[in-house]
Amino acid sequence: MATIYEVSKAAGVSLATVSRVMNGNVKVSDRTRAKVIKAMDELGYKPNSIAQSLASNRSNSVGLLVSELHGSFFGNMMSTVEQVLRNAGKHVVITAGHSDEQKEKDAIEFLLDRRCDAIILHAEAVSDEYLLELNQRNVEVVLINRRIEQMAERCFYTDNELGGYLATKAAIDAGHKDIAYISGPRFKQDASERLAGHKRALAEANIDFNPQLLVEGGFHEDEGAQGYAQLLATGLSFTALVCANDEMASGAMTAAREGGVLIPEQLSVIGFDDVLFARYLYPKLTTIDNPIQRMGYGAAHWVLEHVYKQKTPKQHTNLFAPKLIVRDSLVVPS
Amino acid sequence: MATIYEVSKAAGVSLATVSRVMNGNVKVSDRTRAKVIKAMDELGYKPNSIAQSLASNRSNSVGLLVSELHGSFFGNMMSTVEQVLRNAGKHVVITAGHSDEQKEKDAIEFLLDRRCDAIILHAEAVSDEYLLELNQRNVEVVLINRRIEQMAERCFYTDNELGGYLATKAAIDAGHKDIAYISGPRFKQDASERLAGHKRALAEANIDFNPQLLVEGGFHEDEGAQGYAQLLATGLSFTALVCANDEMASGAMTAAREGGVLIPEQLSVIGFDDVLFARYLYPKLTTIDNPIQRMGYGAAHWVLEHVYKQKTPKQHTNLFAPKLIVRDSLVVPS
DNA sequence: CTGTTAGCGCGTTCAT
DNA sequence: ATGAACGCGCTAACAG
Repeated sequence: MATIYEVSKAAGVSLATVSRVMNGNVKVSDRTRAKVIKAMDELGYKPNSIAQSLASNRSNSVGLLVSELHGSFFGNMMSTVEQVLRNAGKHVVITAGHSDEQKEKDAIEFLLDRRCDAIILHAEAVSDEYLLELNQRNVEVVLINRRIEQMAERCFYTDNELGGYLATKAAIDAGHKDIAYISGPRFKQDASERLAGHKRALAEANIDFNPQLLVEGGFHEDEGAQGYAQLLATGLSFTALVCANDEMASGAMTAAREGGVLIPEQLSVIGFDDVLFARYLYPKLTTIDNPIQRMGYGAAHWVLEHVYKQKTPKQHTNLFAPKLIVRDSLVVPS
Repeated sequence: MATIYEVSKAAGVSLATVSRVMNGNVKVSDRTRAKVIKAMDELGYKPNSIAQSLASNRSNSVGLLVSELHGSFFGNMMSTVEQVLRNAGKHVVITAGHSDEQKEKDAIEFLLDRRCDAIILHAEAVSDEYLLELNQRNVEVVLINRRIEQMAERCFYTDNELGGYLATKAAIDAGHKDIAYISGPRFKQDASERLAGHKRALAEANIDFNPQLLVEGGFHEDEGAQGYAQLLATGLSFTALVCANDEMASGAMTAAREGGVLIPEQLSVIGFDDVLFARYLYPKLTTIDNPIQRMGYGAAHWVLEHVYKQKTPKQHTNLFAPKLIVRDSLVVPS
């Protein structure tokens, strides 16, 4: 691997000059620039990004924390973030936090140890205080799917309450009155907000909220199935089931079908997130679009603009509105 | 951020000694070690990994190339690779190649520029020659889901031919005789091997291979739907449809159902890969387990052992056998 | 076992 | 506009 030094010799100029043409900030005469560039490709010179980082105190890498690397939910976001940042020559280091407080902290420390210039976090388990403290330690943090008042401009999130509202309202508008709800873990902000939206829609339609028609799951498919079983065990009847995410909706549908109920004829189901497989389900799932990939886009551009001082044409919103995706799993009750 | 120098002063020892206790290779007396460690946590010292990399000529990062960051296929593999490597203190830089030759090359160059100590590739579009050349340039390459004879020990792959064989054989064993096949893009090694397995199973059962019952898709859901339409257009009847991956199986099932055919009663469907959503489908998809995450495990450990010289207890196989996963989408023909 | 001394490859003053 | 020199934080000989 050729170094800057060899290039400088080959071009008959100084080290500093080579560095200048590379970075392009400072003026270099056209003639010398040409000589240097010629020398560079003759030698097949590639800058050593490690040395650059050490000298400039910039690693040109940004950390990304997601809950899981697999699963449909994060795919698009990771994809978007990677694309945006790599086009800008930055690289993204991805870690998984597994929705566990200690693991999330470990992952964040890991990212920081690697001297990431910024970190984009989908953190579910760590506290607001921890995040605020990071922010005050002046590490460049960006939050996805979470809002903390004191660092609002660094947060990119959706209106989960509205999403929950829209889901249940869709059921109500279709004529349903007995609506069950499978929630996500209540300690997670998004789950509790979605539930709040559900209740608001009910209230607005003068439908009493029946605690028995509410069960709590962990956002996974099997918990959707278990949740359905619990609901069934109450002996209460319901014609619609809204779930706090698509995974649980899928599990619930499977469980219901195995119990002999026809979907959507006997039971309408509504999900949340619109993950990829939502349209692969049978019936195709009516759900709420959770614009997670747009949040990723916003977060990545925020980093480009504020950390790397690049001018991005996009003015960004921090709040992304969810919307209803109409498919086949919701019909009027029979 | 405290540096090694400040630690050495605080502990009253030399720079080198501090470095030694950090790396632990060389002997240091217990007393001095204690002093150093004490100084380290008093100062909250964290090694600067960039500087370490520059000095040691090791970035402690390994690159990972996948076709897509989203989608079910790579999730588990990424997850496995990240976990194994992070536990070893290495970090993984993930890039997407989008099954495009130029993009794959760009991504690989990018990884190399970042001075990755090794790269793990799921490369679909670049040629064997390109990969071999990389290998000879003595960059540490590991291949997933691909086999190149001259660098076989660096390849982790499944027996796609066997997988294709098992899929079709399952249909035959269930009593099917008219079996259609939706292939993946033939230029991809795995797709053509799976097809070969399909043909072998047919031949073994003395069923003539009918070219009209073969269509080629691109591994995506919509191409499964289109493939089904093409098959329908031939006017030929078939009672089983085997697809080269689960995505296309899903698309085909949806298309068939929209055309009024009952699955599996009137048409059995078999997939390939056993991606997560395969069990979310209705009916639950009978498919072939493609042990992609075990390949990732193997690849990551290979890197640990051969690049980082860590002893891994696991002896590894390079070949991972596929197997049939029996679910509900395959039944005896009526 | 420990300290001294060179670099690693590059960015960045400060002169010229 | 260009060159010389120093330093980023750490590892790795080489002495002792």
